[in-house]
Amino acid sequence: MQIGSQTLAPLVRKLSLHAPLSQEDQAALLALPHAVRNLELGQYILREGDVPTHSCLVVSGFAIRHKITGNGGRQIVNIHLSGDMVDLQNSLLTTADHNVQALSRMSAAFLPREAIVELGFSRPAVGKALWLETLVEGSISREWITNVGRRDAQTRVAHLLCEFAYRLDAVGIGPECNYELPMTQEQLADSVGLTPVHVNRTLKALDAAGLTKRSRKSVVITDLQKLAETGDFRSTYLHLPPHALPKHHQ
Amino acid sequence: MQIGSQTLAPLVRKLSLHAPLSQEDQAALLALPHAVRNLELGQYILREGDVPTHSCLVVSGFAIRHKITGNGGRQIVNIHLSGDMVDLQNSLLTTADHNVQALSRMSAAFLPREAIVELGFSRPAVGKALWLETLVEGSISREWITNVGRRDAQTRVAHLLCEFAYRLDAVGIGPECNYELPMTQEQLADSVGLTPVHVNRTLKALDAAGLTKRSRKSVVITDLQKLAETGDFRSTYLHLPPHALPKHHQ
DNA sequence: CGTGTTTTTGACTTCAGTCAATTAAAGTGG
DNA sequence: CCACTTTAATTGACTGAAGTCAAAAACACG
Repeated sequence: MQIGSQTLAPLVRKLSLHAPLSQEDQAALLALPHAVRNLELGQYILREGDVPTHSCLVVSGFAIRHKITGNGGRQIVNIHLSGDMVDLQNSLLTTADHNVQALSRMSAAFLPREAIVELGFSRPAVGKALWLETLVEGSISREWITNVGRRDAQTRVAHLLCEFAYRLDAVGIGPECNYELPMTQEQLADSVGLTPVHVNRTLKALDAAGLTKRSRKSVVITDLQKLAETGDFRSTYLHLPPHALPKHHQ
Repeated sequence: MQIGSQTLAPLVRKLSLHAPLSQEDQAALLALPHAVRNLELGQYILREGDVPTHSCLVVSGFAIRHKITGNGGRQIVNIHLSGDMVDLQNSLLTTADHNVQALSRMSAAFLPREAIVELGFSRPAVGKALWLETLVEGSISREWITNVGRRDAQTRVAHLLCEFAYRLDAVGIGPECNYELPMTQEQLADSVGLTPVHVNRTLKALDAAGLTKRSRKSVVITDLQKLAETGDFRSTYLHLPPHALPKHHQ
């Protein structure tokens, strides 16, 4: 258990995105008690039915949240990047209603729930920032419902790829609009409610159209502008501060 | 603008569901400044792009939140019952990324956003209750993603109907497991990502199987137990307190 | 190098969408 | 209370996007 290191810097970075935090607020965040763990690809951070005591911050790498349906289908409901608090969702709920799993090798910081909640209420600026994070996540969820419910395969996949581009850019990963996505086609499929086979064909089409370039287990976006058109993507729902947006997309 | 009436009672009821609120907290909630408005069926409460200044509490009736895709499709991303705060979602976000519309004639209370936020931080119990509401909504959104992304038509529709049953029961509307749902088939379709025509056929099938009984613009659930099986429905994700669940489903 | 993923491809199936016409309410105004 | 309009539900025939199955190819890694 560490106190006061710089491990939590990505959290401060993320929370300051919308409204600046005072030095004291930042210090208080960095001083949160936490334990860092390195997780292997595929390792579960939380399983449906668990009663979590800690929230988890993604320090590096990727994590997904997913649900399993009665007939064995899997639906990924969220993907978390560096700086994301994966488990604020469960911070006040007793029983986890979904699974959280490492999408890659990753490093995560585990923070006791009460410490976070306490800090949120003792420092309103921090509390608001945390709340805002939750709200943005809700917004993303709504967009995902729309994506999966009302868009065709091509559009869906393109949309997801765009979301990634913007979110990765916002946390400062990846050069310009040329991003790499370390997801298998099966995982992409589970994110957009399609089969892996169909995702494969869809990616091939995007590739042929010159919007992406693929290699194994990853996708590179070559033309974000056109991809956004194809994907019916407008970034408003991400509620990113203006300066964080890729330039050519104001 | 009223102060201190009983109009906000449904809010207190809802927020007390998980953890009891002290008399003072309840009084503070009831004392929130607010304006009551009666809305016609179909009237917009908020449009995408608006910058809201007030949050809206559903006093009676139903409201929906929906998004419109580039090709004109509509996806309903949430349905709100009496006692729901429709717009906490936007309370800290500047620009609304979706529409809110009255599903029926309804009565709504509009509360200034700052008043709510302030109260949330000055009274941690209230703040936690509000936060919890937000989290439960997030949980429902995740289930919707799953529903739309990984379940077939029959299951999807059955699942939605079950969710209604439980949520209506939790706020004390409707006798036992015999509920009426004032939604058109088109609205149902937009909630589960299907076409109205297919929803019609699906409802017909559920009817034939003896799980529901339909009349115009409404559905009555006759066998909640079986409907839950058909709909791959387990109520955990609603995070309802135990006592609020229909008995036969513990 | 062999073993296990992940990706790719092709042939075939199916669930849900589309189109279009019909029926049944629910209002509405005279 | 009745014609008249409108909105919602229903039905049937046909289409099509995405799923299924199964096998082959391409990597990644020990």
